[in-house]
Amino acid sequence: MKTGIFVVDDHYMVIEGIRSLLQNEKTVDWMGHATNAESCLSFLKLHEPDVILMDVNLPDKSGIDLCKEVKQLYPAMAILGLSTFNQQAIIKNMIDNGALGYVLKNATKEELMEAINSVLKGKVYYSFEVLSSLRKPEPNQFLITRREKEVLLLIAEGLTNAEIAEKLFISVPTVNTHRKSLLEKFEVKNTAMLIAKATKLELI
Amino acid sequence: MKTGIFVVDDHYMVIEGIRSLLQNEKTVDWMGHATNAESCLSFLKLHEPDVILMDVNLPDKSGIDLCKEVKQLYPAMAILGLSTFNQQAIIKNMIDNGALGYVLKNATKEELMEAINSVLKGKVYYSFEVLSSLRKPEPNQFLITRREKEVLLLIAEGLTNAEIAEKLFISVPTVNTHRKSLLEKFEVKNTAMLIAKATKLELI
DNA sequence: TAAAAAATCATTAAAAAAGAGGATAGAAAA
DNA sequence: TTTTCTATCCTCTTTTTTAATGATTTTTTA
Repeated sequence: MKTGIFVVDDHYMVIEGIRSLLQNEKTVDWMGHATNAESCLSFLKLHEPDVILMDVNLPDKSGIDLCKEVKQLYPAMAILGLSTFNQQAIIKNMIDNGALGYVLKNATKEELMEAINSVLKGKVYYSFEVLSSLRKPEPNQFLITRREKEVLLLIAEGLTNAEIAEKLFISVPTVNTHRKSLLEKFEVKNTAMLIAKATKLELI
Repeated sequence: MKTGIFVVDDHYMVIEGIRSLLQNEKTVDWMGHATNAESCLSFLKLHEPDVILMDVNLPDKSGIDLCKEVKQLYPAMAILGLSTFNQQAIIKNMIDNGALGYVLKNATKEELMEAINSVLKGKVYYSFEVLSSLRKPEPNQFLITRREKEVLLLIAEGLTNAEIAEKLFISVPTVNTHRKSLLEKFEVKNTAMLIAKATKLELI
């Protein structure tokens, strides 16, 4: 039996690339593609692919949210995260939300097939590069707490400590404490560096 | 005569996608691809493609720098910028450095061929989406001066006004003035927002 | 359940940034 | 050539952030 593959990516060239890579694979049945989350969900109402290759960045919704939704509706479907970025935070998020694996867009045909076959068997798959970056000891920046992340986002939005305090119903000194631990964990010395680093790590 | 095409992109799936899109085009001769700036330059020592499709983000060097270098070495070569991002600043930068056009990675085969044929004739080509975003009135953020940009980068690196002043051989109040005009031009109210917005606009 | 981590609050003080105002000289553009 | 833009400098005030220390209460986790 052939494996039904469906691709969700907003870049036509990437879709075409995957299609081209897989077209001579006899075990693969190309079921189609979507360029956004909405049309992906519509497609799934009518068809049942075995594996979905899902970009992390979609125009209408983040791949992470879409992943969660699809998993809730169709728990049997295997989802492979797809991205240009090799970022621990995103990968973890994707896995936590039901993806069985993660492939980078510079993956070769062999890697891609290996990934598809792995997740079909219910096994987790990561690109080689992803694996090696996951093995690295986690930098502090990914250990920020939920509250710290909230504060971080509000700082990036330009709110002052007083405004953040009001918004989160906490006191200004508390906001300050979170702020300090953010600076520590990111190993930066001021807000400017904090935001620059956090943005680079796509936490914002 | 066929048009020699060469692609520089660090994502194998994109390369494969373009190859697949162009493989049935009789006027196109696929000359190969490179996944980084260095191997692109090596290739060009031995071959002479007519059109280079060049990703803006490369692992070893920015596409903008590579574009400049290639144009200096081989002025006759037509370069088409290639990117996922539709960002005025990048596009302008690419064009200023010798690219004849700019195509997004969600371009269709037709768009791609039109782009290739345009630049072959020496005409400038932009994706439809790029065009419409270029038509929008320029937000203030792209009107920042050279000095302001220097200051912006140093702020993002976490330097204080005093440190920036020392580095640029100017006084602290001057740094402050630049800082203030940055805040004004970006329409933000503090450093955090400034860095967040500037990073989003890929000015940093 | 005991230990660790997270979230909360407080005080005090120094450093830095932001805001308002004005001023000058040189370069570039209209 | 007049005007505009850029870069430079100034003062003064207020707001905000950063730093240093200490402490209490929930939550999580081993």
